[in-house]
Amino acid sequence: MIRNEICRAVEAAALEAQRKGLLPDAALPEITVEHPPESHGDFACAFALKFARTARRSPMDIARTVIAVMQDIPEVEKVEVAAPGFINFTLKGAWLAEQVDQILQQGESFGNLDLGEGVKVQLEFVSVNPTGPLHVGHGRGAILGNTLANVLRAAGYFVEKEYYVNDAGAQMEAFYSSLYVRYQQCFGMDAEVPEEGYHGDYLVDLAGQIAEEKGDVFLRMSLDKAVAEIGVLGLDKIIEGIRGDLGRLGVVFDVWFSEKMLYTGGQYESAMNLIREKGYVVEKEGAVWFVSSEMGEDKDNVLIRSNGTPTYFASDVAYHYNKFVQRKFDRVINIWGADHQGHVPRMKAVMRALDLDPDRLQIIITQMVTLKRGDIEIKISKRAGDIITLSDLVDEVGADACRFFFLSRSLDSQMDFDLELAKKQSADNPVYYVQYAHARIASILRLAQEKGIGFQDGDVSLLVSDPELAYIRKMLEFPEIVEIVSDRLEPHHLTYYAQDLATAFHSFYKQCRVISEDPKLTAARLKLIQSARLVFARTLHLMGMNAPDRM
RNA sequence: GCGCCUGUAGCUCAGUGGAUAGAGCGCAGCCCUGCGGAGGCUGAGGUCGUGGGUUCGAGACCCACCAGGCGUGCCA
Repeated sequence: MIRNEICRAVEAAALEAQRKGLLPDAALPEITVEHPPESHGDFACAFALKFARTARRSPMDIARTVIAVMQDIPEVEKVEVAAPGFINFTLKGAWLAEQVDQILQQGESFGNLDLGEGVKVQLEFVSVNPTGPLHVGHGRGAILGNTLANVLRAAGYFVEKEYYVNDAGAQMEAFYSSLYVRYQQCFGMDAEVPEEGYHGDYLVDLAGQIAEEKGDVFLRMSLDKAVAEIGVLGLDKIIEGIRGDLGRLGVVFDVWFSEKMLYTGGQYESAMNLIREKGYVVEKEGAVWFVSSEMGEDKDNVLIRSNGTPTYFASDVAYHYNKFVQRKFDRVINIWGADHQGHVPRMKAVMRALDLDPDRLQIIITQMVTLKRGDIEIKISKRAGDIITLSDLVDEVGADACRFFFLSRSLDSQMDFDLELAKKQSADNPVYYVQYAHARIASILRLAQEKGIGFQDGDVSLLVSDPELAYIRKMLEFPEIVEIVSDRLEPHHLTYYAQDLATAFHSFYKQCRVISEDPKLTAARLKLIQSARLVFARTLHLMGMNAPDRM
């Protein structure tokens, strides 16, 4: 990237100045460049400001000294020093124009980076208990995880997307019994869902389906057997439902990992034995504990309850043992909701207990989504029964708008999802603004094709006007966005970039007619449009969105 | 009580120590005899929660406080 080239040039110049004795021989600060406010060029470096203190020289003086010995950068038109000590770089228009050909040549690989160097990353997300349909809050994690996977792959990582199916434990038992009760009710029996069970209407529907398909067979067997068998059926249907809901949003997993397998596959024993041998396991108060307090945690955590059943936490120890030790992922990213935030330090302690570098496990916490209809907040709880499912949301708002909306806020911000507002705004939703730009481009390209205008030999050096170059500059930010999103794991930058890109395009479109009386300029601009289409498509596709040719 | 997250324009939100703090929506205007007006352009609108501190420089970093959300040893 040109950006890195400028950093290297500044660094080389600073070292050269030191070698010549023009600057003090002190350690240089980290050299970075950023995009300055407009009218200050394309890139700005604040190196001189940062170095002023250690160098005991004025920033302006340092900046002037550095640029005096700096080698020419072929892509750069001019280098200037500006108060209070910035070094500003302006790119050559001709070089910018050439980038259109470069982008076209790179095609779908434009923006791909090799930051990942093939590092094996597992991205685990959603992983909702299969006790009911996904609700609105789960959509955020789903879209986020899927988008991060897309971006990390573009950045050169090997990424596997995984859904951890919590198909073991007490929650599932409650689900199975609740389902059986609903099934009994289908046959007019006087049974009641236990208080700690699942009361949602979806279980009534599910039980009804099963009753219809299987008749009353489960009434003619022992209670234990009936609950177990109807449970398996119900679980499968719920998982299929979840898979379908995610599919509507284009979220597809590579692996569906069963919690039960940790117990039947011996991984639970292996992991427990390992941490027991290392002395991190004690028995007290009738339960088995992980002594995380010895690792700087403020409290210990129960692995096996006094009734003999393992906790979710124990499963997670085994699960992460499996991820790192058995499946040998270099890096694991888990996306959890804010309600699991207290679990993070425990898992970091587990990493240390397993002799693994805690930094290899990254846990992204997304803040809560609250759902509203106007001013009325809707409580989201499966057990309470009053839920707006993710599927309902997609029905009302549309898949692309859901994706864009979920991505458009930083992970750390809570989010009010107002259904009325989302619907009312849908015509002015930024998603349409961005997609419209793509459709507009497609329309122009269609017209060119109808008119039989070829532009393979278009000369991009004819692209010299401000709106043209401004748009090219914006396209060239795309690889930077891929880098930022993959480094910081912050997909929301994509939505802002997409809007900026659309603004730059619409502005260009207003000022520059593409298909005109001038055949050479027409060909050059058609090339620009072609590259523009590519960058829009790349950006939208990273977000899992459609890039429509018509709207 | 303690831990994590948040507080920036009327509203929803960007801004990981640098230049005059930005965008969308809303508001006040302007622009259609040209490729898609789901568009372009201009303007009004800010004690960046409060108070200290660090720094040449703080919306950003540190401390305290205020407000909201989430969590806090046998739920997940």
